[in-house]
Amino acid sequence: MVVSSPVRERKKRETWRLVHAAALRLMTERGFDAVSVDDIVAAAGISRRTFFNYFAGKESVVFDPDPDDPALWATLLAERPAGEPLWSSLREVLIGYTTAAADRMLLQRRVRLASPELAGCSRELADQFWVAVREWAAGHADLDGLRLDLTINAARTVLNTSCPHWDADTGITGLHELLRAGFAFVTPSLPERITS
Amino acid sequence: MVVSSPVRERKKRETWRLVHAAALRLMTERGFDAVSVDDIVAAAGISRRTFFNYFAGKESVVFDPDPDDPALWATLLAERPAGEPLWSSLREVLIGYTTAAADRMLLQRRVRLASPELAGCSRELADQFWVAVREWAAGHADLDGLRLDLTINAARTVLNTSCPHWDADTGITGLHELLRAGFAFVTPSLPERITS
DNA sequence: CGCAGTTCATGCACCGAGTGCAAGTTGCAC
DNA sequence: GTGCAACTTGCACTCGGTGCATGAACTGCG
Repeated sequence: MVVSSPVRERKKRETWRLVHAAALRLMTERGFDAVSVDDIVAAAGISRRTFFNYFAGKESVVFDPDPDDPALWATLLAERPAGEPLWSSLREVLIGYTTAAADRMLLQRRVRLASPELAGCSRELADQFWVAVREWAAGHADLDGLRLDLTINAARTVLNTSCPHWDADTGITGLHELLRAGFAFVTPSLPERITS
Repeated sequence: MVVSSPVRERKKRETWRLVHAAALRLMTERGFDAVSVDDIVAAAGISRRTFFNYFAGKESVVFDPDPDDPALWATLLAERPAGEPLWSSLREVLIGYTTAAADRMLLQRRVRLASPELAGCSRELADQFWVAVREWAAGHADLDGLRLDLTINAARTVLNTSCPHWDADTGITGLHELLRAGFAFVTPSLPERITS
């Protein structure tokens, strides 16, 4: 990862959060489809073209991770003790991440509630999170590709299934209970031990 | 379901298959993005507007089920013996469906191979298939909503994970082996018995 | 057959998402 | 300051998708 000068880096993150906040505020008010990219850039005070420098598309503004998140994932993954079963690692990392990102989880949930048209969109949390998880797991677990993907995608399914059942009034701990129940209900057989 | 006159019904299915075949042929040749809707309608000999009468969008032409499929699902689901565990029912229905739709499974696979841009698209088989499955399961299995969704989405994950690992040279039975292995590997605990 | 009602195909105008390009602006290093 | 690289912006353009109004084809019925 190339670190550009701190000033540029800081401004980029500021702009990212500015646009992100403006977009999600509008979307919670009117719903995803009723907010055009022009609305977002007008509210954020940037040009239309710049929006697409920051986000690959309108959906990305909802689902992309915060610029700081990758470092957070790395920390959470590195904290997992050696020998812990992969399934437990996935559960704990997921709980750790949703805890740290609780505010954004709630925000995303509000956007989804206001935007029934997003129902068909399977993306819940950042896809890039799962890419990072898969990379980590490939190096730490002793499974063939198919079983590795099955395990990770099963964890993904637990999260994606739990979210719509989550009553936001219960707070982030309410989601955690659903996740724990889900991880207990659907467990890949023979939870292998991680190697290193 | 309102049955319109048999002639109209027949022509609609003919047109559907005509457009579908033209679209998938072009997409296997050039890839999803490189085929525009105008290309498709030109190849199929219909108007642009008519295309959108048949398909909700360009993606739908790849992922929508054949007009005959819903009846097939209903048959497969009705054939499941009373008392069979839900997980087994899901496995067998999935194998039955992929058997009957083997040619389209292979075709879809070719389109995906030619279209890396479709990677992020989580849709594998028809979403509507899973809607039908969920409705059936809700009436036959004795599970709360969360566990029901977890079970069905786990089955969905097994399919969606198996497909990319599937070597088409092994034919549809190769996919079936992957599915059986996947269903065995990730099994929701306490496989409840279906009630009626 | 002829007639009315419905379904379907089509053309047209329009909106919004997303991209390529070229020019301008801003921060950075020396 | 000067030169370089990163970033922003405006513009023109392509393409996916929709609303609407019109016309053609099929339907059932007298």
